[in-house]
Amino acid sequence: MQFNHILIVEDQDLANLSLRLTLEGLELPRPVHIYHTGHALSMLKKALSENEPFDLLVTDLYFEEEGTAKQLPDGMELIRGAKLLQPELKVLVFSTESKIAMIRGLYEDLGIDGFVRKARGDAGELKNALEQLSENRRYYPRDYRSLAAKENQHEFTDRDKAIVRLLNEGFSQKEIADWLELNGMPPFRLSSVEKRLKLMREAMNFSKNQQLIGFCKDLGMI
Amino acid sequence: MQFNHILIVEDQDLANLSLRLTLEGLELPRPVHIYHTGHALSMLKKALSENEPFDLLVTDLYFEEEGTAKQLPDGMELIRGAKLLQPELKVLVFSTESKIAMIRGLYEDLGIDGFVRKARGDAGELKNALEQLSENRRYYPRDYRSLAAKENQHEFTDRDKAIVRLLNEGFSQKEIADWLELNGMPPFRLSSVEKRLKLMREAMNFSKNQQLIGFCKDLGMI
DNA sequence: TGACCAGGTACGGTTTTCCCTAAAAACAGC
DNA sequence: GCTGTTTTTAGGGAAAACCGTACCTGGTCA
Repeated sequence: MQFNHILIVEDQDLANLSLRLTLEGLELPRPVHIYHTGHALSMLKKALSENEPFDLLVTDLYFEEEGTAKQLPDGMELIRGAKLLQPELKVLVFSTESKIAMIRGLYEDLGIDGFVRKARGDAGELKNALEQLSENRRYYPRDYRSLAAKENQHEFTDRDKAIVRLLNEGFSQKEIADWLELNGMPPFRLSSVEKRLKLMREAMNFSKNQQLIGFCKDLGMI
Repeated sequence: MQFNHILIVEDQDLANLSLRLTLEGLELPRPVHIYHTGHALSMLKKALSENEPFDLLVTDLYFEEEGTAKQLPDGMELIRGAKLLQPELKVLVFSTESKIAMIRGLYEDLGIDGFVRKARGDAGELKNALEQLSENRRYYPRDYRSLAAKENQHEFTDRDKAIVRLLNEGFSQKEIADWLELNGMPPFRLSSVEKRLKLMREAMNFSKNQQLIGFCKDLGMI
């Protein structure tokens, strides 16, 4: 494996420890290791400017805040920033996230290179993932393909998600129509909102909008 | 600390490794360690019959299945069984679960003695928890009290949960009323269902039933 | 140019939900 | 038993959601 400069961003002490041990077991160089996303970006920047860029970023998605005050960027913001700064940087996400919509978003929107779920057999998966990545291939979790296909009955647009989100926030369909108009997301007549909801329900074999809300929540779409 | 016989049930390789290291650091005896819930109960039983009962059970809540076939009991079933078998056994849950309703259920319904969330600072929390438990006290996560209080605006009865669940499954309020009658959960007239939903909405400051669904989903209540 | 199609809209009728009031039933205390 | 309170039920009117149809628009393609 050809990783020379590895950055790990992870705040779970225990996960951390074992992550390091696993890398050691693979005879990879000792990674740089930080506990929250606060300085991760500046670290990447510094390494880049010193001509010793990182070539692998391993990060979690969610971080607890230290106190209550400062709001640290979460893993997704970090990834977005990192890929912007250094597009060729390999990014491996190591997280408990299991919502398919969310994981798919990581690959498609953020361009991550691998995802390993903290779960049974994660040590082995981690090893596989690192091998794939070092050969410039993406690594997908074992069951990703089948699950992603199953979910894919209806392709939710941003507008769809907005509608479901607003519905979940308690707005009436009329109000949602007004909101869509205000935010320039045509079409925005009540009848269109009705029609779209009907379409979504039918695609999912639901009879009630409530089911849509539950479904999207489960998927992590809203 | 007075733990002599510790059983760890955890299938995440990495979490596992570090869990063991932490216990070692506390100079606790080497724990017995298994990767899924399958034989955990029989193990407890055997130890009991041999007059060397376990005095601490550390377990996760969710386990991935090995293949696709066999359905292993999850952490909650294990705990239920363990407490039934050996009521004085201390049970510490070590999981990423963050849904308040769920955690509260663990304490109140299953009678667990401690809960440590896999998150920032978990190593320290684990240590604290073990100290508390060894002094026969329960250990609650840092933010449990405040969160539990906040959630507690409305006490959801089983009937409430059933109503919300059925609503989420796409039944009309009329059908829910019929279902309640069928399942002997009075009152079960439509008007009662309406009234109850109204009460729940008002308690939560919601205007639409959809919001209730989202809320209960987030809490892990349904 | 004209036929055609797709997507958005308007609108009317039906169903479901929402909300309020009042009657009936269940329950507690005496 | 009686009385007062609470809970459940019944019903009706208003609002919202649901559903089908028909119309209008803009674009495509022959």
